[in-house]
Amino acid sequence: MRPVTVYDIAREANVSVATVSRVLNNTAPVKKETRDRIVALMNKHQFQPNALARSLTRKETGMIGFILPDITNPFFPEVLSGFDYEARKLGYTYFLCDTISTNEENQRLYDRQYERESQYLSLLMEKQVDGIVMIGGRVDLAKPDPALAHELEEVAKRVPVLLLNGSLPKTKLNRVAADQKLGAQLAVQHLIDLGHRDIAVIGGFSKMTNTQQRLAGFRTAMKDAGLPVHREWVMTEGFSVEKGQEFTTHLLNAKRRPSAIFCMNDLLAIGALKAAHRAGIAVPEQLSIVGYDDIPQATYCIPELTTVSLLSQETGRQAARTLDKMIAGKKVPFLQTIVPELIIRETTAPYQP
Amino acid sequence: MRPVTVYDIAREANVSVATVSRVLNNTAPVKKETRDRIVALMNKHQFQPNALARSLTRKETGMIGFILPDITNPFFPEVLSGFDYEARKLGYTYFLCDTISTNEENQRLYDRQYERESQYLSLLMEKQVDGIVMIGGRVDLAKPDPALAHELEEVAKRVPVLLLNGSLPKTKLNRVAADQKLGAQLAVQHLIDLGHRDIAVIGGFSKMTNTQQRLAGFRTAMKDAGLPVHREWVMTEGFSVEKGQEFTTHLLNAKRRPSAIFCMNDLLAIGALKAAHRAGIAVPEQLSIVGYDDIPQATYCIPELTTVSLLSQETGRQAARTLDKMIAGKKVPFLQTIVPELIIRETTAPYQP
DNA sequence: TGACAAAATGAAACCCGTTTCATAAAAGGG
DNA sequence: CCCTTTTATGAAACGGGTTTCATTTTGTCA
Repeated sequence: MRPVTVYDIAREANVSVATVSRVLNNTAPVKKETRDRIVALMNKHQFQPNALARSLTRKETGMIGFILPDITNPFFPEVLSGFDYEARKLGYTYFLCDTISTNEENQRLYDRQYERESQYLSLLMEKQVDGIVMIGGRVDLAKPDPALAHELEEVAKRVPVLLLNGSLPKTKLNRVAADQKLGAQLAVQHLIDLGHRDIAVIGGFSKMTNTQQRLAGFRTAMKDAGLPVHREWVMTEGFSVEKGQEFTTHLLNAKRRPSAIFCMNDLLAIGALKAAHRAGIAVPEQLSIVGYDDIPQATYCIPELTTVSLLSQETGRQAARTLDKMIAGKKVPFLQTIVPELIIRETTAPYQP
Repeated sequence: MRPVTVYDIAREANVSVATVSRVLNNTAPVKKETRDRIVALMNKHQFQPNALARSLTRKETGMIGFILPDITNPFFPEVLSGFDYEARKLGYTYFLCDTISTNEENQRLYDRQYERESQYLSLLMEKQVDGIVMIGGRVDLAKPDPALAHELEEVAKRVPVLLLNGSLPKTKLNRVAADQKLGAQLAVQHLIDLGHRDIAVIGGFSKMTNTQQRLAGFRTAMKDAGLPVHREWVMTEGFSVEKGQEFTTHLLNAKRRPSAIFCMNDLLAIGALKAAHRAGIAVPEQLSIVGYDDIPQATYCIPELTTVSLLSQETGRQAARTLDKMIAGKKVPFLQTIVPELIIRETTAPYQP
């Protein structure tokens, strides 16, 4: 059966479609009697306006595109959840655009991510979304490919684009981002306050902005405390549990060991925890570990992770509110900074010689 | 600047919009010369067809609604990721509809979930999605509210609806679902094979179908082995880490302790692990633990969780393929069963008196 | 009761594609 | 070279709403 349209309602109510539309949207006064008749018919037929038709004329869809690299990375659902909360309240629906590739064996491949981002951008434009949020992927590049950056700016001319937790230098796109450097400083300062002097950093990808910033925070904290940074205690290129395990095993097998490890994310920290456990080293008594991101799993480990919270939910909420303002044509600050918090749990303890 | 339309292209190419449309969709032969001219103009102006207008006439949108209870529950991103993989290949975009409520403090509230599901259903209808996938929430109800069930069936009359991992008895809606009972049997049989006789079950919600089925699997396995089920060793109403910890602490404090615990999901198992650790009980030497779901975190714990995999990714993929067929009007089996697998890792060991 | 503003409503254009139907042009067959 | 197909193309309707503009009613106040 064909869905009921405003024409059907209009015919049966002996009015024009214009009047039906007015009742539907409350855009102009309609005589009470007429209105009641129309409303009754709408209920009777369970009339649901066709959003496509509506959006076509209104030139707004209430749809947003949310582009992220990998929904199975637990950090993103947190952000998304905050975004969802506000977006829903503001009347938006959103397309989830995951840019990761997986092969048939469900292994994640990051190689064609940017290509996929581009595909999604143009798909979202066709779908006439009101705005686009991007997190991860190309947004995290310290040196963005000029072509990519240009493409994003072109898109941003047509529809509001908001970047989360990244930067994309040289472009001037609006952003909501946590202060990554400060987060790292907080973490490392905490270790220093506990008496640690031999501190290693593991993880991250050197070409990513956030890695560079966190590393800068690490260096600043060390420098401020007059502590040296050993080259062999800075191990990058990886963000997974496996990598964390690998890095840590390596550190623990060296002749000189750090007494504390600052991990670029919680997954790495979980890996570090596993490596320490396998090596028979007690955490936090013999080795302090600090993570980054405060994913839910940080409290699932034994012991629970001390970590830096980027207030992921809050970031998502902020994003929705900001994007809504941009869509409404209001001015918003170019950069909204989220101030990270150190969450002290169980993986850090005072240094014991 | 106003986006370029087929009319703009047509005017500049000195053809009618019909011809432009034909070039766009390859629906009829167009003289090579003309086609080239039009294609060139499209590229020149970066023409992107308006998907709204297109969908309006075609009566298909390539959009799907994916309704789930809580994206921060790590089980769902897995399913979603599999779904995404196939859906993308098949040319669909999807709206993510999270039905959980959170308050300002980011606490999750499950009380208004069904209400939200209903809202999303009607929103998705308005948006003219081509199909709807539902997982969790109302789908897991062993005794569905008749009104809710009726609503879903009404929706299903207009647009293909596919339920994942649930049942909704008495309705005849298509489903893709793991064999929950078998999964539980696999897990419990494994414990029995290891020599355990004192086995407890924790978690789940008694009004949910999957809980009832898993419980049935537990009972069957026990009965087949001639083992008794102690009432006080069956503890339900909860699915979280905290609950797992609470249940397990309770079990370990009792005068008689089980030697193995079957948990209704991995989160509970992680909680059990934490409780055992706090109580100074070694896993798996003194206590064997089996989880359910095989979420990624199952390998992050120490020791790594033995658990039942529901092949979440595969479920998602299957869902996408099946829904696509339904949309195409092809016949699909009412129920597609996913056969769970037992993943033996480190939290189970032979019974030691 | 007349004058004028406000309320109520309809006709028609518009949004941007797709599709049908009709016509014109080119190609193939005898 | 004429007739029949096939190819190529345009005009116009359509999908389902919104919105402008004009017109008719109704209400209010002097």
